[in-house]
Amino acid sequence: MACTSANEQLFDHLVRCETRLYNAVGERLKADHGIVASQFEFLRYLGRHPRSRVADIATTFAVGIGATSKGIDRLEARRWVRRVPNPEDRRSSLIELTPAGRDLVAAAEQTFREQLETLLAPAITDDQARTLMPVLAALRHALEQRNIGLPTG
Amino acid sequence: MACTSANEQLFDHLVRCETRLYNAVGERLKADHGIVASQFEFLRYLGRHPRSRVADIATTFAVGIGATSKGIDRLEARRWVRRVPNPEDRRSSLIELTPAGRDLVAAAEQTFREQLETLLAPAITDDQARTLMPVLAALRHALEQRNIGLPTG
DNA sequence: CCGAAGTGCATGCCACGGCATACAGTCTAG
DNA sequence: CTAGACTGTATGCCGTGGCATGCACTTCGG
Repeated sequence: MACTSANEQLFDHLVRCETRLYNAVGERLKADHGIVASQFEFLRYLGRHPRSRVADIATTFAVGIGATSKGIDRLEARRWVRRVPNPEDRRSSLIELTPAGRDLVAAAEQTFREQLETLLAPAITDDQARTLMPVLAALRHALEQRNIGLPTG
Repeated sequence: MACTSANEQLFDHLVRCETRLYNAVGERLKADHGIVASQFEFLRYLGRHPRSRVADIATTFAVGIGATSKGIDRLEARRWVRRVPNPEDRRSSLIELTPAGRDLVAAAEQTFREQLETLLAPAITDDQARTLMPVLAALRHALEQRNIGLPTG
């Protein structure tokens, strides 16, 4: 009974790797740009998916709608994003980066890439990375397909 | 510049997989046992590493000391763990499961295994899992070795 | 058209983690 | 032995996310 199944080991490794990487990236982003990791992810997403709705962001990152709405509030307060009315559905807004937001994302993405390189290069070989990629992509796809792990709100 | 490097993709996949799995596992643990995922992780760790100190738990899970101390407070309030004086260093305590805690862990681990199986079986083949394991283990080891991603407090 | 059901989002309350600080206990130089 | 540095933990304040709720708008059945 004290044995640890393959699934459990997989889960543990996955969670520990993610936690430390996410912490380390966030630490750097906060130091260099004054944003936390989740804000960076929102901004980066908006750079790549202009005119998104709150719900789109929420499902992408598997966080609740409320939390996402408040996250956007904070970015809006800092003038990095703007809510514009959605002509196709007046219940929602479309979120877009401001010019200042665009500048920030560009700079932060640079920092992000450097930090990732610093973190991963000594920790994992290119071969290992190539091995990892398709499996994680498939896992991610399967989880998203089945709507697994989406918070309520 | 809009290109996404291999490192970035890896990071994204890793973070999304972890978030959704962790959410889904936590959801189930909360529903069946009234504990959140982080509490489960603490309890399970204590089952496997009796007489641990707060700092041991903190570094294992890459959370701050303060947060860990408060997490143990909550478990202690529910009578699942106990702080016993550390004879070798009176600044710290050793944390151990109570009998009730032991029972809870056993039941929760059962739920955890079932849920993991439910989540992973349709999402990833055994071959893929076998591929993933050593790479994630190596990555985790490298990150821990270099003390990456440990919060301040 | 109209009302009821459904959908998208904002907001309030609470739990939890980060960080700074405080303090007790330990270690080290002399 | 002892002063000062150090270490391990607890605690307070704050930011952030979850969940429940409320409201505006949309859609659907008639």
